Amino acid sequence: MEQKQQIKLAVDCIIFGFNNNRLELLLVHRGFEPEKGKWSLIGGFVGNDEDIDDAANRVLYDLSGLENIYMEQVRTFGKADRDSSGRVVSTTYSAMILKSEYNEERVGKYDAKWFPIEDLPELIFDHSEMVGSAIRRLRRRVRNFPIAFNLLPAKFTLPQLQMLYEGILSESLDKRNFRRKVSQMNYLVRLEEKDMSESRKGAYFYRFDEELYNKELNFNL
Amino acid sequence: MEQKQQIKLAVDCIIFGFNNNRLELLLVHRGFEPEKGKWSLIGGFVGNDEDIDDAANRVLYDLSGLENIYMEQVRTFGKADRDSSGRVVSTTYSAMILKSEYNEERVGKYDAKWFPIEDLPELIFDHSEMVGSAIRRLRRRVRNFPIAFNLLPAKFTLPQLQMLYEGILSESLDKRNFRRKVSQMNYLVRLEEKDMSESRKGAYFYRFDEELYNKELNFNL
DNA sequence: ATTTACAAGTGTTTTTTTTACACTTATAAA
DNA sequence: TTTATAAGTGTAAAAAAAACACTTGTAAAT
Repeated sequence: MEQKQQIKLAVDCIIFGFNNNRLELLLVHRGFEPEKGKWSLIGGFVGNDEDIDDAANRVLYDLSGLENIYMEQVRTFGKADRDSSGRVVSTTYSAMILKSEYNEERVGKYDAKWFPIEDLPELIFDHSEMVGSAIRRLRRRVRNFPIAFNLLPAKFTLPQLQMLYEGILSESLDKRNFRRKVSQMNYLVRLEEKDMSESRKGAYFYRFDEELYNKELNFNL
Repeated sequence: MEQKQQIKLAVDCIIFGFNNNRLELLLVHRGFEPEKGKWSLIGGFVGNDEDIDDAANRVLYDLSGLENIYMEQVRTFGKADRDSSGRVVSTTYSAMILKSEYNEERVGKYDAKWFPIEDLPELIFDHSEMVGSAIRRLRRRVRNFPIAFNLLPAKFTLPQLQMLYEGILSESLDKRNFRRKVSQMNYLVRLEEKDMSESRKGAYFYRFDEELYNKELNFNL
């Protein structure tokens, strides 16, 4: 009756970037059967003596070269028939990265490509579902935790920040209400310098001060 | 280099009940080594052709006799050394049940016992951490989804409901504010009948109308 | 030098939501 | 008839969210 358990455990990474005012996802081209030619999340198997969190980071590095990325677990997908190549249960992790630090040339080496989330190619297995749950989680969390700053350079402007939020939430926000809330966050520090590239007037740069944030631990946008 | 993956996959069930105005947890006595004699969550291994959701339900049935319980995945614990008996990754599920439908005699058969969450015995492995994350999730969700009704009989009074919320959230709520919110929920239907067991005046019974709720899908307490 | 074009920046009012707070009522038991 | 007690009820103040339009600073064009 009892037979040895034969289930493989994998991780899949859902990597968000931001570009052209749109939320994007990093996918890799699948070069082997089954589902060869389709696109997939960055995934791989967990090592025998490897924490699953570590596995997610290693797999991400192996397939994309990305290192030291803070990822959070999203959820675990465990339908018996979810992977047509055999029994695989997969735990998903997600992260937000600055796309400009992971540019075209580096992506090229790895058969990876960015896609706007509104315009994803066909994904293997249940990866679309994984993406869906990660996006829902992101939208829930982005209003209450200062996680979106990972998608921006260290210095950013308020118009940039607002467009980022509008892109993530997929809704438009009132500029004055948005800026009022920002101005209540003391850990969003205005710099003297202005970004003159987007307008004649120029927009002040801001930075997110993590230390100051850690004293308040209070975020709401 | 590459060796065959040898990771076992398990599920652990975090079963909440409510009693004496306190949130309780159903635990089982561990009768085998390692950690024999301690208490643990209701857990077991996933079958080779079994969805992990189904595994959670089967394991719950096997160890407690509880059937047809709606459970939701919480998160997956995958530290390499979390289980001293070998490499086991475990996905947790949680449910809320009506304790009176799972009473002392039935519990007895299964070496299971209820414990108030404020007063848990020592748990094996990382089960305390699992419980912690399930409680945090419960407290987050209970204000926005009508899940607490699973802990009450079909007919319940508003004083009962309020005490339930106070127990779950571990804070006291203003009676009038609480009742105002309830009265805005058309799917909480007042019955003619009163519960005379707790007071001279008696408290009206209410019921949660799921069909009506599904038309609004809007909950806030 | 002046004008022009345009994104950046700025406050107030209204509405909604949340919080705080104390007395009356219905009934069983004495 | 009285008493004891939990159930039930409304209003005002404070805080948060939403709606809404004009001024400003600068580079480029004239």
